[in-house]
Amino acid sequence: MASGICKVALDTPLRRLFDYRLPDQGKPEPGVRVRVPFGRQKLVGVVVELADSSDLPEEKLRTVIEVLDEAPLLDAPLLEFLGWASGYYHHPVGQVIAAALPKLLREGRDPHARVGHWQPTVEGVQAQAEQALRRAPRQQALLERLVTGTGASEDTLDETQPGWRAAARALARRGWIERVLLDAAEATPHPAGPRDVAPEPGEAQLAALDAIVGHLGKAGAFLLDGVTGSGKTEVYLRVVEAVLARGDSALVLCPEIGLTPQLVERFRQCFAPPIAALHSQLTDRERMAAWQQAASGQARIVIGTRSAVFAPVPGLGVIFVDEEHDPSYKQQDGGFRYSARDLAVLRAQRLGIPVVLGSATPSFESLHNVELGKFTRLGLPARAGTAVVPRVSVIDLRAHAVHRGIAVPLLQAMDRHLAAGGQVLLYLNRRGYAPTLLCTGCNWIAPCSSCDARMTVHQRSGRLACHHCGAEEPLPERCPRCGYPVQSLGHGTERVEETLAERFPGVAVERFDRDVLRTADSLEAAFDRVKAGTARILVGTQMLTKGHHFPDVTLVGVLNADQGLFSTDFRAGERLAQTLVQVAGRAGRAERPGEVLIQSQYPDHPLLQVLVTRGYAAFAASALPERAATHWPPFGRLALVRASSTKPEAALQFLRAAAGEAGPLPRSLHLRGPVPAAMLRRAGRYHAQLLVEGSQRAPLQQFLSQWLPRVEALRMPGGLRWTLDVDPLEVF
DNA sequence: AGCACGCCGACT
DNA sequence: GTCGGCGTGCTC
Repeated sequence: MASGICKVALDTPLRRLFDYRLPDQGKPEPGVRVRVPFGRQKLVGVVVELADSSDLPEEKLRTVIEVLDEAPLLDAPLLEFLGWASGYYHHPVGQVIAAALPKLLREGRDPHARVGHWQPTVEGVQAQAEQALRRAPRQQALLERLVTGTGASEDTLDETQPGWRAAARALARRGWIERVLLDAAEATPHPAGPRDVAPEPGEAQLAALDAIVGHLGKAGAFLLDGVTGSGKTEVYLRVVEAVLARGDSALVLCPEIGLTPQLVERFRQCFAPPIAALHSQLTDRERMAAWQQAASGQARIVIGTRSAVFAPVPGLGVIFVDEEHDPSYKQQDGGFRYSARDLAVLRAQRLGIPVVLGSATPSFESLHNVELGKFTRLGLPARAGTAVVPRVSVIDLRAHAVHRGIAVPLLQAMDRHLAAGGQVLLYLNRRGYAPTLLCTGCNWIAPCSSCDARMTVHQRSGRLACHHCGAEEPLPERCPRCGYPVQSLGHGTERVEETLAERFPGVAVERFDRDVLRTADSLEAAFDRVKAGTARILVGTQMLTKGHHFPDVTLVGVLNADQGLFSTDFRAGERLAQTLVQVAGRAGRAERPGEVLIQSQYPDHPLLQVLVTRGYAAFAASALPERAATHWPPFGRLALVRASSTKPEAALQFLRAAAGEAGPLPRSLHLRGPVPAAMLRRAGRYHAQLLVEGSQRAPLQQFLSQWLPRVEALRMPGGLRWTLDVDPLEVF
C-alpha cells in the first residue's frame, strides 16, 4: 500500500484536483508546491489536501517528483478562501490558485534562492552625485538606476536594461558598484521616507475611526463614504496604526497603478515597517520579492491592485478597498473573472476581521448592503477649511455655438479662470484625434477590417487605429473607394489639445491619455508639471479622473457626458454619475472652490438634473428603486456566458446548445438569449452571449454547478471559445 | 491548456 | 513521396 496520497491543484482548465503518491522522502503539507508528472509534461502544482487513499485505481497513480517548499506558501485559511472563490466563480481551482501566485513561484522558482544583486558603493554614490560619468551614458544610466533604486537584481536588470553587463563590469572596475548575493525579499529596497505623523482627525473622522478600531478582531464591513478631501486616507492611516499596535497586519487595495505611488508614499511616510507594494509595473522578480515580504510577515502593510486580494498576509487584521466603486476591481478578461472588492469582503468575513470600503461615489451594491444592514455606513462630510463642494452646471449644447467640441460659455469660463491664475481641466472619454474618418465624396467611413467598428484617427502618428482590437494602418489622405479627400469627424483628446493650442496661444496644455503617457514615470512627470504650474490646461481621459487631486484647478469641463445617458447597459447611469462626481472632485481647494461645467445635448435629462442639483447620494437614492423595479443587480443576480468563434454562426449555435442543457428552471431563474453581442465581430471573431438571471444567489449558484459540467461536455467546434462571468459588470 | 495521435491536401 | 492542417482524446 502506498505511504499516502496528496491531492494537487494544477494550472489546467480541468475542474478537479489530481492525486499523486507521496515521494519517499518529504511529507508535503497543504499549501506546499510540488513538481509532478502530468501526461507527457512536468508541472508545478500546489498540494491542497493529504489523504490515505485515492479513488483512482493504483496503476493510474503517479508519484510526486519533487517537493519544492519546506513550509506552505499558502496557509490553510488562504487555501480555503481560494477554494471558495473557485466555487463561487465556477473557475477551476488550479487556475484560481495559480492566479494567487507570482509567475516565478508558479514556475517553480525558489523564493529563497540567492541571486546576484548589484548595488552602488559609497564611492559610487559620490560619483553619481558629482555627475562624473557624463561621457559614458550607459554606465551613467546604470549607476543612476542603482543609486536611486538602492541596487537591482540581475534578473531585473536583464528585464529592464538589456546590455547592462558591460556597463556593470566597467563600473565595478572603478569600484563604484559591487555584486552581493541576496534572497528575493532582501533584494527589495524599502526606502525609509521622512517620518510623518498622520494628521489629527476631525470629529467625523474620529467617529469613523472609533467604529472601525472598535471592531478590530471582529468581522464587520464598513462603507467609508466621503468626498475627495474629506480625509479617507487619514482614517486608513489611523486604523493601520491601531492594527499594527495590536501586532496585526493590513492589506490595502487600490484600483490602479496610477494611484499606487501616492498612496504607498503616504504610508511609507507614516510607518516604519517595510511596506510591500504589489502592482502591475513590477518586474517578475520584484513581484515575487514583494509577495515574499508579505508572506514572511516582514512587510506588515501590503498595498496592491486587484490581484493583491490574494496576497498572503499572516496575522491580517484589516482590509481596505479604496475607491471601491472602481470597475477595475473586476477582472474583465482572461478566464478567471473575479471582483477583488467582493472577494475582499468575503476574505475579511472568513478571517473575522473588519473590511473598509472607501468611496465618494459608492457602488449601488455597497449602498444596497448598507440598506440591508450588512454594511455600516460611516459618512465623512467635507471638513471645514479643506476642499469645498464645487459649483456644477450644465451647458446646453443646442443653445450655444460650439467651436470644435467646446461651447462658447465653456471657452469664456476658461478665459476667466486662466486670467485669474487658475488651471483648467477638460475631461473627454475619447482618445485619438477623431473617432471617425469620413470621405467627403461618397460618405465612406474608415472601418476596422476585423471588427464592426470605425477606425479612430490618430493624426500625430499618421495612423488609423481600432480601439477594440488594436489594429493599425496608415492614415489615407484620399478615400480608397472614390479618391475624394477624407475628413476627420468628431473630437478626441488629441484634437482638443490642438484646438486649445490655437485658441489659447502661449498657455501650456498637458494631455493625459494612453497615447502620450505610456509609462508610470511619464504620468508622474506630467502630474509634476501640473503641480509646478508649468501646465495650465489639462485635457484627458479616465486617467484624469482617478487618484490625483489638483488643488490649483478651478474649472473642470466635461466635454461630452451624453454617451452614458442613453446606453442600454443597466449600470451606465451609475457609471456616468460616478465619473462626473469623481472628475468634479479633482478641482478646488478651500480658498477657491471649483466650478464644473458639463456639456450636454440633453441638459434636462433627469440623471444630470438630480446629480447637478442634489448630488450623488440623491442620484443614487432615486436610481436604486429603478434597479429594484427592473430586478437588475444588486436586486438580482447575474451570470453571463460569452462565446466567440471565427465562424459567424458557431458561437450562437453553441450557446443554443448550452441553453438546451439547462433543463427545467426554477421560477426564480431565467435564461435570456442567446443573442449576438452588441459588437458582433471583434478582432476577427463573432461574439454571442447567454445571460442567466436569478433573484437569489443560492439557486443561481446551484444551477450553475449542475449546468456547467453539461455545457463543458458539449462538442466544441474548432475556433470556439467560451467563458463564464459571474456578477458581470456589463451585459451588453 | 498542452501534447500526441491520426488521417487528408500541396510541396521539396 | 512527406510536412502539416486541426479534430479528438487524455492528463492523477
